[in-house]
Amino acid sequence: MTATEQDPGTRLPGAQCDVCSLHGVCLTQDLSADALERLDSMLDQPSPLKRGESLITQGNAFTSLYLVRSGSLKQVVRPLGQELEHVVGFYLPGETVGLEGIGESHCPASVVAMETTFVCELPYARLSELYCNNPSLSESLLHRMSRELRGEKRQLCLMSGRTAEQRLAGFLLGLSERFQQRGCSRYRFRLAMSRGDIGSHLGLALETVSRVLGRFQRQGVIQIATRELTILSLEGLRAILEEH
Amino acid sequence: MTATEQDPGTRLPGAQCDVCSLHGVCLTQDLSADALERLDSMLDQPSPLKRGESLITQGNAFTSLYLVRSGSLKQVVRPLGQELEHVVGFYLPGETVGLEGIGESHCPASVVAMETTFVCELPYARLSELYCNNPSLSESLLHRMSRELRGEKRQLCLMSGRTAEQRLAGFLLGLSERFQQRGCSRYRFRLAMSRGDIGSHLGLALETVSRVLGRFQRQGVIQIATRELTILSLEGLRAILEEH
DNA sequence: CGGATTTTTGATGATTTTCAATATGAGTGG
DNA sequence: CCACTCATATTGAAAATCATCAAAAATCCG
Repeated sequence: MTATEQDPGTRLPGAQCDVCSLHGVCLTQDLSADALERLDSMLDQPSPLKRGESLITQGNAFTSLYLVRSGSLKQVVRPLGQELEHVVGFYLPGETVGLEGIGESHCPASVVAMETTFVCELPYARLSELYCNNPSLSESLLHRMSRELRGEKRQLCLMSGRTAEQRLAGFLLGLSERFQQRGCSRYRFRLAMSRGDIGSHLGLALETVSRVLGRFQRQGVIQIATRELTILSLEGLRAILEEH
Repeated sequence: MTATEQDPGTRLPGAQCDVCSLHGVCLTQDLSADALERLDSMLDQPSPLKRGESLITQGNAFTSLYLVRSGSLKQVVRPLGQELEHVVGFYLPGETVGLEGIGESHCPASVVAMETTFVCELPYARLSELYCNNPSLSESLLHRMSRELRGEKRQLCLMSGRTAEQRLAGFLLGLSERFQQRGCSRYRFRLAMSRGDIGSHLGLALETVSRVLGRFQRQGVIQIATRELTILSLEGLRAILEEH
């Protein structure tokens, strides 16, 4: 069903989670039938974002969580009194966007589409009414947040005391795993983010990212044509990650 | 060995949150009177941890959250197939320990006391029963996790594309703010963590930490005698953080 | 097809790590 | 309470990784 982008009024009644292919990896995955039905009915489906458009803008009022349907986004923070932006995370289909705004009046980070992206919108006010009666929903949310927390700790490890090669290897392995969980190939996928985005995320200069990817290719562990990546040796990447 | 198993006999009936000086910064802060009473009654008070003892051991079963009463702890991750440990966080009184284990069977990280430390133990099984009837409790938990998430993103920014001086400045400013929130001086406090811990947390060699702290002292923004820190110029630290 | 963005590649330099030695501090037992 | 020992912290010199600057090549998009 192609939503008419000019007309935000035409939206389906709910998101029809039960027939959504992402149901198994989405926030909705472990909900009771009752909770799922209620959650579904409160999901909005805004028109798709184009590359570069913001889903969330840092400093704006926090109102909603978002579930990624297709496409991908990056989360970006501009620290106080700083010119430069830092990429602090990427979101793939099935992932929950906006958790770091819960309990805050304003969004602490921006979230920007890296390609054409569809999301479901989940107004937080409705949600918090709902989980009064649905412990399974608040548990699901807690689990999501806990998982994101683990992801951040993992990222911190990756950036602490590791070489550029180890960081890139860890990054690619992480992406590979996430794609696999979503039913995509873990060996072959498109990087929606630029070298600059990757560098910012890993604490490296974009030139370093480019050079290390080139080195990986020459070593035969990956093949990469601009943003089309093929992992030739998962083991090779793991070895690099665990080097020394 | 976990001190929580040592002396289960001597425990008060509940933690008496209502008279606890940390009530205003603890998980308990925004609970309804009813929820607070119930939560209080399910808190255990294990015997204190001595410096170096583990509250949580990576890989062990996840069973409880902990609320820090006094002292401080560090969270440590040993990535798969790696010798080296990474410090991914520090916990001060009033903070909630163990959130990243929610929804997991095993703890993804260890948490170790950096000095003599008292905690309240909150068995997660009891907790999850409770928040079926107490939405205010699940909201409090969500807010805590969201806050920790924001802290991690902040940490990622600090480690991405910043000099050693900026990282240290940001680290000290963050600590200062947290001490102030706990009613301590924001200008004068004791660093419970070693130079090595700080370095691991910031992605720096311990020698670099030592050198930069020395530089800060010579510049007159701090005064530091081993672990006794005095911030002479908050503005100076902020200027360093935002440099360039 | 053409302009703009992104990526690659090279040369240089600076920050930070590493190695090593010393100094200081904390904890322990006599 | 002091001496002793282990852990932690400081400081120096050398090496290495990575950032920066600069320019060319490739890719994307309308």
